[in-house]
Amino acid sequence: PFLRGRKLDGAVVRQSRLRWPVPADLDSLVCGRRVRAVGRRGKYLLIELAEGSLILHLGMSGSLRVLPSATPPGRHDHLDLLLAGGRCLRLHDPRRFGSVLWQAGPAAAHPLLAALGPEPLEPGFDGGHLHDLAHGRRVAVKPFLMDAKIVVGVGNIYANEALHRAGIHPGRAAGRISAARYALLAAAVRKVLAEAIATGGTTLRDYTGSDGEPGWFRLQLQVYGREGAACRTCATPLRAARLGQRATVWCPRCQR
DNA sequence: CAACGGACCTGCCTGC
DNA sequence: TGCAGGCAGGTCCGTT
Repeated sequence: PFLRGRKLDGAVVRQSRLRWPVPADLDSLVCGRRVRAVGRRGKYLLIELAEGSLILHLGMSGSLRVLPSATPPGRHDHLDLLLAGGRCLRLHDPRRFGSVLWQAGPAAAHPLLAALGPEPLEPGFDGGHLHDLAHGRRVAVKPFLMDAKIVVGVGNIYANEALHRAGIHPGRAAGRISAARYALLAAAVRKVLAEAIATGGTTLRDYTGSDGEPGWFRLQLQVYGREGAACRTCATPLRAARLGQRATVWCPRCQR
């Protein structure tokens, strides 16, 4: 809401080597243009200007803050979008897995957004969708669920949690799960995400919301980060392994 | 086509 | 105390 309707006076790029190079002419691209709308698609943030769009991704470690433009930049403060009136939107990203891209015209035309699956909290995502796309797939269901072409927004933590709630083993082949169980999984994904959003997200170390407050969903995690501990449902020790290079935790009794 | 590993980075923790 | 190694919230891309 802070950005909508505001005019940009330009951009200051201090580090252009993010996941992809920040456009060299970003300053002139945004200068003098007004923010028409701010949106989101998957984990991409969309700042729609007249005649073009900024597409931002925070990666694993990125954050945005509104500050007076005169605030001295700290380490890893890679970029400022200058707002008319003396403030700026500052991107901080220690790991530099984030990105800042420009798309002429509407953001939806960008190739990175074109092939994304449905939003998990909107119509178009349900058990039937998952069951259809899983047909014939031998990939494990957890990486399948984390594939943005299948559904966006399900990262490692929430994939682990949703599979536990749905009683599905994370290593089960995606194509060997019934439509009924996919209906349970889709419902679990929606529920986990809705609850996490309601509690401000999952703070592991330093994540905070835009209000500076941590999120409290960590207190409700059933499996993520609990390997070896007792399943909160059946007390069986939780097991862990790496699946698709990601930490995976499950209950060998509750999840089949 | 599907599946997999590698790549992009820094910071923090553990264990030697 | 220092240092190497492994791991972390993401996700694209090239190679099999």
